[in-house]
Amino acid sequence: MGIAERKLRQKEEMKSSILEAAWKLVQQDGWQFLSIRKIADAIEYSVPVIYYHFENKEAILLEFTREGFQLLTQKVGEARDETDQVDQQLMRMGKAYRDFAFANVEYYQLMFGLGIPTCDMVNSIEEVKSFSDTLTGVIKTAIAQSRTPDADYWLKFHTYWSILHGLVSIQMIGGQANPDPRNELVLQDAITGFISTLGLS
Amino acid sequence: MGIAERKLRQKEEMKSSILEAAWKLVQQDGWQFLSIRKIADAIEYSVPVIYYHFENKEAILLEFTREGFQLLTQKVGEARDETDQVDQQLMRMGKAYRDFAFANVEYYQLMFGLGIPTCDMVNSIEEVKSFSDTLTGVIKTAIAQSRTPDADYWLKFHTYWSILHGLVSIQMIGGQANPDPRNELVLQDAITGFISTLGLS
DNA sequence: TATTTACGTTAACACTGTTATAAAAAGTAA
DNA sequence: TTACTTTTTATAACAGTGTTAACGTAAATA
Repeated sequence: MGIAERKLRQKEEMKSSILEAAWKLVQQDGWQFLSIRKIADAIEYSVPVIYYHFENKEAILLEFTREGFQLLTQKVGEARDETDQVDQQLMRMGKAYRDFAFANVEYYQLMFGLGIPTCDMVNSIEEVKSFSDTLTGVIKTAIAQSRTPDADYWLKFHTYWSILHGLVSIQMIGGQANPDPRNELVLQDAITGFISTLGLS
Repeated sequence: MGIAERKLRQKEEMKSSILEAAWKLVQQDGWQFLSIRKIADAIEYSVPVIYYHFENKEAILLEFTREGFQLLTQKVGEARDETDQVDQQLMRMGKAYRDFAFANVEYYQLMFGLGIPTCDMVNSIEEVKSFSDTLTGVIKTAIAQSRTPDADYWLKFHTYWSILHGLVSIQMIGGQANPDPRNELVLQDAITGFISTLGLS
């Protein structure tokens, strides 16, 4: 009874070919110009086939949001593992976050610009939770080593993430064409400030 | 020769009636559901009339972006004038920024979400420059009073704005329904960290 | 009064996401 | 192989979008 398996495999292939074509189009024209019809054209199938494999356009975007957070989590995790000093970890993770955003502008724009992650959405996407956990883990360690081990990790986590996202956002509207070299200092500056409020001894 | 003046006045009235209708629709349904046809319906004119007064939809959105930045600048300026202590100013301006964002979610979403202010756009919008100047003014004063009066004000300005925008953004995706009361602490925490890096004596 | 300019409308173009309907293909059972 | 059922695919449409060309009509000018 390998037929069912083959069918499942073919279905999976179709799904990923849709995503592949969509990704190509996004890289060419940006999210704003991605349409179901263009995807259908690219894979040389009719439009309803897309809807046979995905509930709607949002579901396709969600898939990329997942991918984005997965990649981001990976990059941040690698940065964390480069050192054992928790303050260094926070700095390197911040830089990894920024590097990810600018190396994958399309991903980042979708994850925070178009996807508009609502409250329940964030909680329901596994990959987002996984990312949160990665940051929170380091924050917790930092707080435990600090002079204020009773500090609220939720608060510090939100502060940290906010700073990173803010930096990326503001730098992105500054034009991705010629990024100001001082942006590196802005990042260091902001994270240094954050670390100082942690009271690491 | 009051005819030309009356015509200009009528043109201006039509323009503001378009904006008024658009704003009503946005408050009802959100930016995503604003359409030229709905505006035309609301003002009881045909569609091309909109295009007679505005180059395109983006021009209408730009008008609101301007309004938004104008209001934001005003609110932040008022907060600045509440105190003479520059560190207090930075804190109050930050809170005013946050308050503006949540009291005018539609504005803020347009200003940073949909409008997608590109580099040249930011530089060309007078209201944005005015806002930048307000923040930069306080930052410059703060630096002058600090132990490092040669610090780069551009850098500090960007850091400050990034922190504020990041806080607002991350808090907004957390759901505007029931804002976590700890968000107040997150804000204080982040700005405190920023102020500490300024080295105010 | 004739003519030009400004304003407004109708109707269309070229798109968009989405789906109802129907046909074809593939698998299952007799 | 034939009849039937399920899974895929396609055509064509619906309802909406931003935008504009073509064409009137009303107002101001000469």
